[in-house]
Amino acid sequence: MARQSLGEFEHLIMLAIVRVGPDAYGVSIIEEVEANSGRSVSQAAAYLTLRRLEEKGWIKSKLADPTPERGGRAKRYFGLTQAGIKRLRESRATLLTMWDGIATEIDEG
Amino acid sequence: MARQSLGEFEHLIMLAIVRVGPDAYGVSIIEEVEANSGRSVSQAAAYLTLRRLEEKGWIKSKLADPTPERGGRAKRYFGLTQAGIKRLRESRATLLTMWDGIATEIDEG
DNA sequence: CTTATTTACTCTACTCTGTAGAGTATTATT
DNA sequence: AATAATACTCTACAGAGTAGAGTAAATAAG
Repeated sequence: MARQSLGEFEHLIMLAIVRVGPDAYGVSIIEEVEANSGRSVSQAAAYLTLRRLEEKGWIKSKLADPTPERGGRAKRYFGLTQAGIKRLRESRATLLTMWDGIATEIDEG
Repeated sequence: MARQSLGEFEHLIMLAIVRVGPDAYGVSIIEEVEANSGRSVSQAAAYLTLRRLEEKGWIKSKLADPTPERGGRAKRYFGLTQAGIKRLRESRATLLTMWDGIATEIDEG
């Protein structure tokens, strides 16, 4: 592809990582997206998207140590890369520009 | 799919239709997206996306009469449906919610 | 009128993104 | 040893993004 696209779901996943902060791992990211978008998110969709975003170089991850709780498996923590932040900023800027001046039209249906 | 996704490009195309208004047809829509996003848009991508959006019921179209100019073929004019406006509003609301509070973080990279 | 030019749109083909169902791995508890 | 809880993976397929090349229909030029 000439220019890699940032899908709506990928966008939400990336924003969730920023919002959750240092504790951003699979489950907490899913919960953040669900809480803010009102949609349900399957684990498969989330983890696959996380892997793809990492392959594109927009996020990075690190496997941590297990935690001492029942089922406390090792978690993989995620964070944005500089390239990811740049891409997110671009996408946001374009949408804000396009929305500008027509918000009323859209909001009033 | 449980819930149809609205891709980034689809989103831009729909917004361009609103922005251009009554004269929204293939070429003017492409120009509007290019002018506001800074990216180039191929005709194939635009027309295929327009067709897909219409199949999903988010936009509607009408073939008009030819205009009296060289190459003035009949144009197909596009407009949003109520469902399209609703979907656009939802997507915008979710993104604004997610961006809320982290705009600074994103903007400062 | 036949060819060229312009504008608008379509076909085909392929990669990337979105999604879920089911399964695996690793940890603590009973 | 069996059970339960948490975190993550595999497989498969439909939907979205993209471009190269082609078609269609209009006016203009010769």
